[in-house]
Amino acid sequence: MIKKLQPIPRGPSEHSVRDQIVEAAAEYFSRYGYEKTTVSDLAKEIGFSKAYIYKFFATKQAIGEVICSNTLNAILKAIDEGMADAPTASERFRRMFKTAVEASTQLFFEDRKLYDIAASAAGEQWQSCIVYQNQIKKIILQIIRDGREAGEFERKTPIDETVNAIYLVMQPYFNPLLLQHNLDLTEQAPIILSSLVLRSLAP
Amino acid sequence: MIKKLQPIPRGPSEHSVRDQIVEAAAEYFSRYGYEKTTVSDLAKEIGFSKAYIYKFFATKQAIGEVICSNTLNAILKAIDEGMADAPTASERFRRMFKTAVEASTQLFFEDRKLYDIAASAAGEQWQSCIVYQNQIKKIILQIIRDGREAGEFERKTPIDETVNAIYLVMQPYFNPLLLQHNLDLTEQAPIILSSLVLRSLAP
DNA sequence: ATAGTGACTATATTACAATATGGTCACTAT
DNA sequence: ATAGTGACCATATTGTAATATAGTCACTAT
Repeated sequence: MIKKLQPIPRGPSEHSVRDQIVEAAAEYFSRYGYEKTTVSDLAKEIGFSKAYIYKFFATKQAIGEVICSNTLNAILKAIDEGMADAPTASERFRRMFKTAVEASTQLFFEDRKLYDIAASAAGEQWQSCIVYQNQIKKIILQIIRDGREAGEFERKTPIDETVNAIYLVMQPYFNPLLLQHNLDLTEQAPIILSSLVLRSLAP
Repeated sequence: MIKKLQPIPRGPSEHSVRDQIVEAAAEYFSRYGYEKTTVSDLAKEIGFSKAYIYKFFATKQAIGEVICSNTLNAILKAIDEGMADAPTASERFRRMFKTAVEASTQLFFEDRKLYDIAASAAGEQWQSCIVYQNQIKKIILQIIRDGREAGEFERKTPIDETVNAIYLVMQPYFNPLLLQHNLDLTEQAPIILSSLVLRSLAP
């Protein structure tokens, strides 16, 4: 069954030229930004014509998606590592929130160009962002489940509602589009919001 | 543009010409938007020269502040009325959140031009927005106090932290700058977030 | 002193032509 | 069939000259 929402990938997904394009894009997007990089720039960099690039990617955005996806995956990895050895579900939640915000903020300050891609990706609802969002929700769900099983968290509220509500609370701090407006809060907010969320989860 | 933290009001605060300016601004800003309205337009409307307007307002933004302030006060009034006859603190909180979001969303859809002023005001931290923010916090504080006194809410958490955390949870839905990105959530979010907040307040 | 303004400046905005860019396609070479 | 491209088009972006605007000030009239 073909899902219409997901754009049909163009060209072979395993191909050295495809990799070269992605590699060049990673460098150019990070150095000059997504908007300022032209498809011709990438073509020149890898020594092929612009038309050939379109044998592998249907649009420039599709190239951006790959870069964005890689960037967001790096954040997810940081989150996973940040939670790794937390003793309780509560502590895992605190660390998850803290690390997520830290990783996003760091991206903002240290690789601003890539951050901007993520921001426009979020604004235009790119596939890569939807995937990221679902991954975050999955992490929240797992923490809640663990906490409920361990008797740390209440079990009355429907678990989907809990997950969605917590996601909404966190969103302003790792949705790149919203984070911009909350940079002055990235220290305090995750702490006091984690506490609020954990109070709401108390049995 | 230079922005003084507390701008010194210019000219007499009670003056028929001042009122005329505000009246004209309310009409023009609402009809054509803040940016598209020129100070000369307002001058022509009230039949005086542009220079005379600057006897009453130091900058165009100062005129915008008054309009913005009136708009936000109307929202505050709607919130107050929405909460009026709620039987419990919990219910007051739910209604407060719901009404705040409804009033803001309505402004967005029905008086888009004024909404845009509020949005840029929020982005540039105009005085009128800081006042609004403090009023909201005051309302939250009062609800928490009432709820604690009535035994509805827990009393351990420092009340300032509680207020700040709840404010942060609500912010994305009535800060005009953030609301734009959350318009698809204005139905669901206040409900499930109210529930989360109330769970966090449980004794 | 009070009410009010024309004329001015420095900056912001617009209008629009020139250029650049995303994307396509028929085509060649192997 | 596979690998690759030059030439092309419609739209987006940019450079820039002309215009408009926010804000000031010395001034007049009362």
